[in-house]
Amino acid sequence: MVTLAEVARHAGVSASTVSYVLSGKRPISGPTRERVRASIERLGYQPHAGARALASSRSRIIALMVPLRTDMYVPVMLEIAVAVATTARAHGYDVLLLTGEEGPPALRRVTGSGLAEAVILMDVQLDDGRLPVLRGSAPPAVLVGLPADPAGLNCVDLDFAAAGALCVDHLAGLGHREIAVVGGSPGVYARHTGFAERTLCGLRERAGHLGVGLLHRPCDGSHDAVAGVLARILDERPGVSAFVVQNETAVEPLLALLRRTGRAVPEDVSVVAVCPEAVAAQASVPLTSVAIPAQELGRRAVERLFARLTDPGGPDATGVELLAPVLTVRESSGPPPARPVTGRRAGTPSPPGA
Amino acid sequence: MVTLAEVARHAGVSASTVSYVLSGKRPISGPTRERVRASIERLGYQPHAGARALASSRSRIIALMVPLRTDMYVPVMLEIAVAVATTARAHGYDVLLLTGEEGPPALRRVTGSGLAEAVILMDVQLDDGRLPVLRGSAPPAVLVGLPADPAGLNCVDLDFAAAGALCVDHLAGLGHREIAVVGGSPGVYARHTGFAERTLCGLRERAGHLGVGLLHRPCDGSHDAVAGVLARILDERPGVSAFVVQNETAVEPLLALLRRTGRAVPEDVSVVAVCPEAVAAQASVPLTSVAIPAQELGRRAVERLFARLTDPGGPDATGVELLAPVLTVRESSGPPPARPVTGRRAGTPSPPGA
DNA sequence: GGACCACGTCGAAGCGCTTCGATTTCCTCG
DNA sequence: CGAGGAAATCGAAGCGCTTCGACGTGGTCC
Repeated sequence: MVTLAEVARHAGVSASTVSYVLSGKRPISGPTRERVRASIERLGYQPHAGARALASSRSRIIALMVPLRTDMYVPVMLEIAVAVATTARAHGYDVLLLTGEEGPPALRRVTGSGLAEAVILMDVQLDDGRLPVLRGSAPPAVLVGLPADPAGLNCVDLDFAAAGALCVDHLAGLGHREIAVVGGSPGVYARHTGFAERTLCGLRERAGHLGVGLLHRPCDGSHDAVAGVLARILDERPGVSAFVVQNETAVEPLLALLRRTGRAVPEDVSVVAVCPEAVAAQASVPLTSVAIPAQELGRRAVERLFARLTDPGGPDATGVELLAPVLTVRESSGPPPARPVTGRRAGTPSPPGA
Repeated sequence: MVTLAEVARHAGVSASTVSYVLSGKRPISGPTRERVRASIERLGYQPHAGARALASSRSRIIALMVPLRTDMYVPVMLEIAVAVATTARAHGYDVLLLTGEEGPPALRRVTGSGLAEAVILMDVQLDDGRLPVLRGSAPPAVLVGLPADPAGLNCVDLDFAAAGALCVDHLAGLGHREIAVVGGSPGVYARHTGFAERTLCGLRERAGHLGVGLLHRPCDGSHDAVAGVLARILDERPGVSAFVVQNETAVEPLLALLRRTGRAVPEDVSVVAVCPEAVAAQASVPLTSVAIPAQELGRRAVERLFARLTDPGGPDATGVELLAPVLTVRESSGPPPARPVTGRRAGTPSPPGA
């Protein structure tokens, strides 16, 4: 391994000079700088990360805690993670991957040992167990998500409440009076995952305002689960003419089931999703949807983190940033039918023979 | 920040004694050990990662390079990544997240700077640009995937060729004589991604042996793309009675389309998938499938890496490990119909009005 | 023309840890 | 009963880097 000292010797200067060429923290004359650069290149020198971290007490690493669970939003999670890594690299930082499983101790470990300078947390729950470690500003942190009490925390998220409201606005504007919400898996609600609850609040609040009926059902992503939930919804509220879906994996099953039971989208029922653009655009009926801007979330999280690392008093150094939701109208939403569709209309394939 | 020296002072011993208590590399008497442990606890001491890495020249970090692309197998990738992180932690290591985007320089950077001791690569292509950096054993590395020439490399993967053969065996055993393969997106093949090509080889080879017709078509995951591919397949080879799908996102669209065109699964056509268990089990028709053991792959990759770090001459320290594929029969495969189904049989919903 | 000030460079002192003798103490054995 | 050795501990020398004060050197100012 090539060391700073060897580069210095090769270039005929002192070690500190090489260091200053690298960091630019003191002026070095043009010729010297070039000579040093040449030696670095020539010897293939790479500064030792550990030594650097020790001497400067900055590791140039941030930790990213991703949920271990796989019951929700997997592609979104990966997309955020990749965006975080990419953005961090652009700032000269690397990213350490932590699984949610390890919980608060992992945060203490990586920050307490100086391994990571700061952390980004995903999949934040309303009353997250990791929050106490972060309150105040023990280790600098940014949450992707919004807990119940964000005081003293730095958070970025999509404004899911506004997203919910937007969906209701859109559908109510088209004339729908009864809306059903197909939510994430029950576990998501049981854990009080922020985004799910907030969407629901937004939906309910706006529906209440507009006098629109709203029925919410959590739902697993399996075809059978969707079938069950759909049947129950149609049974309880035959007047439902629109669905809001907040569950990527339930989208296709729902569309398939509606089709199979003779309900045309959007002529008979409208469907609006809260999901990534890619999912909405690729669905069997291109979906009117509120996008989940995964990449943007990852990017902003890192940027807020660096804003805070550089200037702890700056505007982005604390507080909550909610990205405004955008609803894109595609082909899955339209006015409700003149007369509600109450039952099946077209044939289905004959049941499997034995 | 609490240092080793402070712990030593607090416990009334020398710094080296504390270090030996921590590492266990020299015997320390019971009482002393306890006293030191108490001081560590009391002061909340955490060893400084950088200092440790510098002194021992071991960072206790491995790098994981995940593909940036999102055109394929996203949930599988995340699952592997999480398994890698979890397994590495069990060995006392942390995981650095690298995106494929940075390519070979990133590998040089993290290993050359001593940041990571070793690397794990995902999404390996047959002639991967990152391989030259790894040949021989410059930095210890394990690939999840299999390049064209694995000489001198350490690889783990599902035996996709065997998986392909297994699918053909199963279908041919049921009596099918014409099989269509719905593959990954065209980009996957254009990049010569190992697993896709290997599956295809396995399929072709076995089909050739058994005298079964095989038609392969790459396919994007969007509903429209699947519709196009399906139409072309049925047009070219009306005799096709079975499909092998190696594309998670194409599974539901395919099932929906078959249903819509009046082809019952498995009565009229059989479908076999190469995909994660969860996808197969949750599909609208539970799929006969060859599982992609994402977790197992991540786990084995890390274990091989540590085998190599501990004993460079050991059995797992080099070479290729291919996991045997397992085909699980579910409800989507059965004997072909007595007479081939050549066209649509049942009605579809009327086309959308303007 | 001597005092002063950048500018560019060097030397040395750590950063917090590991690790290798060296040292001390206490047994054990012939 | 003294030599030899094992067990337990200490001290010091780095690991490779950053950073601070010091030190020439040349130009500028009155």
